[in-house]
Amino acid sequence: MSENVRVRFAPSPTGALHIGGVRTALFNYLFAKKHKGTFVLRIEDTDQTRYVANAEQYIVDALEWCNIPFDEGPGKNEKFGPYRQSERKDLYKKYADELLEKGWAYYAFDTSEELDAHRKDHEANGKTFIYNWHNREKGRLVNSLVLSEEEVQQKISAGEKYVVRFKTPQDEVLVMQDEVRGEVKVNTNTLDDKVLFKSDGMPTYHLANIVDDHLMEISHVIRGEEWLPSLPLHTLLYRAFEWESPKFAHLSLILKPVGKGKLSKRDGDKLGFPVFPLEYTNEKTGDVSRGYREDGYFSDAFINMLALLGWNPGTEQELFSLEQLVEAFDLARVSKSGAKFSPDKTKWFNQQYLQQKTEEELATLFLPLLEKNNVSSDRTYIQKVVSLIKERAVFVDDFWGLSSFFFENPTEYEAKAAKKQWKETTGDLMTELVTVIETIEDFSIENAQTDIKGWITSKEIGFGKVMQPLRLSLVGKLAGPDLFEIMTMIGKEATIKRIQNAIAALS
RNA sequence: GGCCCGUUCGUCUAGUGGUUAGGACGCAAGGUUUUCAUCCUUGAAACAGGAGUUCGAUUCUCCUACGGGCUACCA
Repeated sequence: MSENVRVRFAPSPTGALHIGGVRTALFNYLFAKKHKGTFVLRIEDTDQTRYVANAEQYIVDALEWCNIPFDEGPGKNEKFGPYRQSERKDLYKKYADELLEKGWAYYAFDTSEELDAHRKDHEANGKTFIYNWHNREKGRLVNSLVLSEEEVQQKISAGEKYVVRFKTPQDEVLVMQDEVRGEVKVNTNTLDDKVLFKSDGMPTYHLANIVDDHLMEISHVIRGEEWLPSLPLHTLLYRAFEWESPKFAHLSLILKPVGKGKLSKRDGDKLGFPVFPLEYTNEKTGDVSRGYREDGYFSDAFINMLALLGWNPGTEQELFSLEQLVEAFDLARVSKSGAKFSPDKTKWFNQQYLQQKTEEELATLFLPLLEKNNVSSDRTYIQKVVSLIKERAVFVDDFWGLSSFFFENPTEYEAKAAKKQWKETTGDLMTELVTVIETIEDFSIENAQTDIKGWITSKEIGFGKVMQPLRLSLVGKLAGPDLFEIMTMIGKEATIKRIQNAIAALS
């Protein structure tokens, strides 16, 4: 790419950013970095009625946590600022006027009620109401194409509400190029004359978007597929302004794992997995939605998973660092079809990332959990514990459940296992085992193994008869790492104590 | 309803006219671990349907079906 690559992520601050939005941001980020370009954040807050105050900060925080921060945006490197459309409000009127002057747009005075009536009317007759040349000059709509100039001026100066609509050309087949889909063709006769400028003095998405992308010198627009239907309008707007159009890439949607439709913000907690990167508190209702961060996912695992949803490198590699993703990313390998989201695969990625972390890192992450359980222990001990249990874990949050017996005596014994493994004779056997253990001077893995195994062999009983109840005594259930590791970790005293506890409780 | 986009194992996907249709998640079986998990091996599992083009279609074209998106003075 010889030109200067500038891409933007342009969310609307109406709430938390969900994973579909994060993926759009990610693909923009990867594309920008791949081409040594700039990743811009623009806040599209032209709809005052849907504005949510904490949303913008949430978006910034989410990108930060994902490690895909913007290069340019609100409060950062403001070369093309401001980056909030509400702060650019005065700008758009001028461009709407330009279109009006050139004859690419017109005033419309129809009220929402009148338009609804037209739509209903058409529907009743089995027709589709389109606000374009089919209807606009037939006298049933009130706009500057049918009204005289005096009438229009009169209405405006009388304070009558109006919008500015785009005047879609007639009888033309637009052939557009999409970077992931190839050619897209649309007949302009099927297009609505979209509102560009609202009666509240704000531009609509369509106008603001085109004006800002142009002014901010955006080279590639990478956005969700839900925008594909407005590509013709946007293409026409660039033509009307006589501006060079950026290249477009429309990303397929992320679908619900089960059932129908695209994943939406409301799905998350209902379906049992988060749809947001970070926990989010709804300002109005106070409802709290789960986040991947709070659920214990590593951000790099989360990003790795998202990158492979709708994109693939064409090789069999699945684990990518962010740098590797930047290196491998290519819009041409983005898939055209929608992808169902998979919570299972997300967990798998997290497990992979957890296994890759060092014991030092994991021990540090484990510390708060230990504190929560009122356990303090020395660092080397904790690291040793982590090394013994990490391969069983998917999340750091699993650690305590997998290792509590390294820090405190079991307080209960799993009933089913006890019933099966603790027979009538087990008590006596365990008592004898205690005496064996007591005689081991240097309580190392090797010595414990030699002595205990030797004793079992001499007794001519099955290993299971001893080892299973022993495990039950030390762990409280039939799970966990090698028993000799556990015994030497907790020490001779605790081992004996736990066996005696078990004898008292189970015999 | 109209317009647009899509359709390979249950899911994510590789595949660009000739392949035993490959990988991953998940699932199942076996092995390892005298436990559990990990790990290893193996297995089941897919080209939506129909026409055409072609010596030959998963791959190209058309139709149908299905899925998805949009259809607001929301983005």
